[in-house]
Amino acid sequence: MDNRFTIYNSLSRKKEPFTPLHPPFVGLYVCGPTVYSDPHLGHARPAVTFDLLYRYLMHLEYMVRYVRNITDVGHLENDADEGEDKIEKKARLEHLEPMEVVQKYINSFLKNMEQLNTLHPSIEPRASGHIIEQQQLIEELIKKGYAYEVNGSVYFDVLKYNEKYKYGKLSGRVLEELQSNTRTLDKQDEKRNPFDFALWKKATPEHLMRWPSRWSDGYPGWHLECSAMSIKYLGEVFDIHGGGMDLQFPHHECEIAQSTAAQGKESVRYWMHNNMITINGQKMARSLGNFITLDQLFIGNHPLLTQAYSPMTIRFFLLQAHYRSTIDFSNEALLAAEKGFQKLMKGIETLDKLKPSLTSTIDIPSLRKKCYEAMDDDLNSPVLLSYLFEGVKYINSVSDGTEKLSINELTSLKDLFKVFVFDILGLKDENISKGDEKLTSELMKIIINLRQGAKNKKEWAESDKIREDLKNAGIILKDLKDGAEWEME
RNA sequence: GGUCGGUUAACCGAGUGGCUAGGUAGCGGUCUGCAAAACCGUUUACGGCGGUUCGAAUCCGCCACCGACCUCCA
Repeated sequence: MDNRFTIYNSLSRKKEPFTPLHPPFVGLYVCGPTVYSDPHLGHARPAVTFDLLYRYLMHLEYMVRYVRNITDVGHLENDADEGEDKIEKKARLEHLEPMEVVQKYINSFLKNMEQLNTLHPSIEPRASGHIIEQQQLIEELIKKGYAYEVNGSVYFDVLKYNEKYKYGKLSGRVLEELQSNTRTLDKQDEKRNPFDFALWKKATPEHLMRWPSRWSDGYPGWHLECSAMSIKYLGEVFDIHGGGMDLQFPHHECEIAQSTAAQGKESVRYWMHNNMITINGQKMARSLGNFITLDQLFIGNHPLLTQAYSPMTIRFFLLQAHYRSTIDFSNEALLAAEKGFQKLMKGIETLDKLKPSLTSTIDIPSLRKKCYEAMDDDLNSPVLLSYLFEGVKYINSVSDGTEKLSINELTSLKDLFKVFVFDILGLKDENISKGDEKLTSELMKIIINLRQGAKNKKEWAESDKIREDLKNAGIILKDLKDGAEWEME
C-alpha cells in the first residue's frame, strides 16, 4: 500500500505522511475512560474517531495492535473535591466495592461501544492490573534521578526533566510560564514544585484501593498507567497515541515526560487528538453536569431531547464532522443526521436492486479515488460522506433511468459502498423486523396486491384506506411505476 | 493573565487564492388518481476593519466575540 495516508500530528501541528515504524505492523494506543459513571456523548467521540482510524488502517492492510486502557484507579477528582479518587468516591456514594463500580461502568461502556458498532480493541488493559509495571517504571525514574520520594509518595521532578528535555512541547507550554502562573502557595505541599506530579501516592488509612510498595501502601498516579501499559504492549517506541484534546495537558504531557525520562527517548511518533462535543457552545463533560448519556440518547429520556436517536444516527452525526473540529449538539442537528443516514441507507437498498445496462454514463473509478483522497487526508469523513451522497445521487438516477451503469461499474459501485460505508465508516443498517422478515414480506405482498386490485378499479377511497391503515401500523407504502414498495417507519 | 484553536448561509458542517462541498429545512417544477419517495431547478454565506494580489471567504496585520487547556489533595 502506498502511503498517501496523512495524519495531523499534534506534536508538530502539521499533517504528516503516515509511515509506521515496522510496517506492516502499527501500534495504536488510545486513552480510554475512567469508569465511574455512565458513558456520555463525549465518550463516543474518541471511540468513533479511533475506531475509524483503526478500521481504515486495517483496510490499508496494516496489522494493527489497538490498545485502549481502562482507568480504574488513580484518577483523582480535581480542585473541587479534596482530591478523592473518582472511583472510590462513587463507591462510597453507592455503597459498593470500588471494583464493583469499575465492573458496572466497564459493562455499560462496552455495551454502548458495541451499540455504536465500534470494534473491540486488541487489548483493553486496566490500570489496577498493571501495578507491578507501574512500580517498575517508578523505580526506573528514581534510578535515573527524575523522581523523588517524600513521606511514602513519589513525585516526578519536572524541573530536572526540563533541564535535559523540553517539558510542555505537546501543549505548547513553557515551564517558566507555568511556574509564574501557578496559583497555590501550599505550605505543606510535599512536592518540590507545584507542577511536579504524583507517580505514587501514599494511601490514607480510609483509602480502599491500595497496594504494597517499598515506598508505602498506596496507589499509582493517573498519568503513569498509560506510559507503563503502552510500553508493555506496544514497545518503547510506537506509532500512534490518541485521545481527547482535553487530555493534552497535563495528562499526555506527563506521559511524554515519564516515558522519555525512563527510556531516554520519546515513545510516541504521532499524537492524535479528537476535539470536544459542545452543548450550547460549552464542552460536554461530567464535571460540568451538562452531559447526555448514550443510553439517554438511545432511549430519548432527557429534557433536551425531543426523541430517541439510534446508535447509528449518533455515529453518523459524529462522522459528519471532522474529528478535530468541535461538534455542537442539538436536536436539530441530530434530526438532520437521522434523515441523512436514512437517505444513505435507502440509497444502498436501491443499489442492490439496480439492473445493469450495456454501457455506463457514470465514472465510478474517479468517485472511488475521491473517496480514498478524503480518507487519506487526515480521516476527512465529512468529505467522504459528501462523495458517498454523490454516489447515492447516481444510484437514484440509475434507478430512475436517467443514468446507466454497466455490469462492471455496478459491481464496482456496490463494492465501493460496502467498503466505505460498512467497513470503514462502520455504519450498519438498523432496519427492524429481522425475525419474521419472510412472513412479513409475504403478507405485505398480499396486501399490496389487494390494494392494487382496488386501484385498478379506481376505488381510491379503498386504496387510500389501506395505505392509511398501514401507516398507522408504522408501515409506509410508496407507489412506484410498477407496483409498490414498503418500509418500516 | 498565558497557550492553543475557532467564527461559513434557517440549522449542522467541509473546503479552496479565481471553479456548485454535502446533509437537513425552505421555495418552484417533473412524475403520480392523490400522497410519499426520487429527480431537476432554486433562495438566504464566509465576524469587523485594513493590507498583499489582476483576483481573498481563502494569505498577512489589527480588533471583536466564542471555546478548550492552565495539575494532585482548593
